[in-house]
Amino acid sequence: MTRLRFAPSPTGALHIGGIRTALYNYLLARKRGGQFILRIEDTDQIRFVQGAEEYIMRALQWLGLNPDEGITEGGPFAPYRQSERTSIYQAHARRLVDEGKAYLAFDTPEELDAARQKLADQGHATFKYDASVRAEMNNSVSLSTEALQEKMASGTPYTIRLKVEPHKTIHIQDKIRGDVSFDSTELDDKVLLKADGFPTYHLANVVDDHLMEITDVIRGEEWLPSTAHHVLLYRAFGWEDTMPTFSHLPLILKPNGNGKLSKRDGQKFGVPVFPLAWPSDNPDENILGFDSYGFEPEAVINFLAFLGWNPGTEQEIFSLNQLIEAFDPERIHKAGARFDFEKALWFNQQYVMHLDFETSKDRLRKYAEANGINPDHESLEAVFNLLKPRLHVLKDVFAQGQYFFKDDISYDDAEIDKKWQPELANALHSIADVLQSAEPFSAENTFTLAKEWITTSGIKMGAIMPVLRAALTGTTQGPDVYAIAAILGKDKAVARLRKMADKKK
RNA sequence: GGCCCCUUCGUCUAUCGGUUAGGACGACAGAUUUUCAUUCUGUAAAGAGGGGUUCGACUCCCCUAGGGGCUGCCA
Repeated sequence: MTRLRFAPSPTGALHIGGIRTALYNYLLARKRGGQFILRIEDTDQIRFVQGAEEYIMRALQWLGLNPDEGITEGGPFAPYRQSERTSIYQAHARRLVDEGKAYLAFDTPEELDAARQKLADQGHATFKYDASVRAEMNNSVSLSTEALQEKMASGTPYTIRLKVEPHKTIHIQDKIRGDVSFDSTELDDKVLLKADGFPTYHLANVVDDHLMEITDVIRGEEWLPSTAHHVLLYRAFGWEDTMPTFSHLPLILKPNGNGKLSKRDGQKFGVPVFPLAWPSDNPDENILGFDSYGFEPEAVINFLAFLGWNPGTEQEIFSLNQLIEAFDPERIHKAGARFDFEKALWFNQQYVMHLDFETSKDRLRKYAEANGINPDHESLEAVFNLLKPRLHVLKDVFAQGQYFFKDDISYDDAEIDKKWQPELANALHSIADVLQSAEPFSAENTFTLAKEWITTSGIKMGAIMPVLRAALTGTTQGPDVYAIAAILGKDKAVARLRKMADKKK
């Protein structure tokens, strides 16, 4: 049975790097008919952010990546929130201490900082708490039995550190990168249990993956270096035979390719990096999401799936179900992929083109209201259908088509004046007269009548058409003039033609 | 600094020793559209550098360079 987990830390909004990790876990779980588990790794009391947990769940739901087990779904391995499992980690850490595989360390954060600072000042390599300094530090290995008992009796806070044996080569069989090896001499004695009784990532992660019977770990490349420690932990616990497989995903890079994408990059580059908005009164912390930009969740999924993976065919548009079908973890790329917003827009456009009015109606009404437009306007559907092929994101309908909904349209006079010629004023009135008699007032009908008049008048199409459009919309570009006229209706269309004629005369 | 990972068009990528190195985004040009967008057609655009291995390397190995990650009682 395949069991995969997505294990985010609730330290804020989750950006698309995390979402892609969730997606790949989800895809593999579904592909193999296994379970997809959401585990909340809230072991850092200081960085915990109120609402982050809820945000993560809403984001996954918006994207359709619904977990089989998790803090709201429950499941056979509950609880799924690590802060509710501290006694489990403490017992496991204790066990390692009893077996001599870990030890108590009394060094204070200040002392460790001082040690690090000292070496840094000397320009030496960074301080590493390992076998070479273990005996000089303040821990249960170096202390005499009496001193140790005294510390314990006085309740001196301590951490529990993994005792890493030097001069061993640790091999990791990464599914994406193949054999990766580390020399344990390079590894430090990682803190397993913090002084506040909470576990570090390393302990909690290994214990939970084992207890929750996780079969495959798919996570970001930033975890590759510490995987050696994780392997050591599996060994220390005697769990090596059921250790999960590891796949370390390439990172998603900033739009300029300069380092891994981070939360601040949304503001920095003016692109969304979060799935959902996370509003804040503080403008610096007000987070926009792909949802605020008007993206379709399916498009976000499709786009993210292709950042680091591809099916090997030339098909690029995939529904979530098609992705499950096509997904092959063997085809995950090794190198980091730059976040390209242009391509994200293109993916979204592909989805917008196939949207239909009925299923988009609620969102359309919401966007209309946001633009000060009556959500019950009779032309909503006609405008939607007319403008659909010209949109990158659905919400642009109203920015592009505001002239359908507002009577006092704004005129782009700079552009219009380039096209204007005085004799066109009379022409506009004449065309208005002609259209006045169009029955029905359809795009076909108005086209035929207007064209007939224009041809006989001798005015060049190229001269009159831009002005016609400008009269109706205030701009010199947009969809077919007669289609616009039909949606506006006879009264408005004719009135706008006359208004332009008088305005420019 | 140390350790680890990575390196094909500007970007995302295909290629799993023998290809005119393919596709997509973007760019540019043309067709359609009286405009813009859509759609269609086309053009430019790549194997970081140097050594090997091999009859033959983008593909395998080594070195160099460049990029990235980690180096916390963060995850």
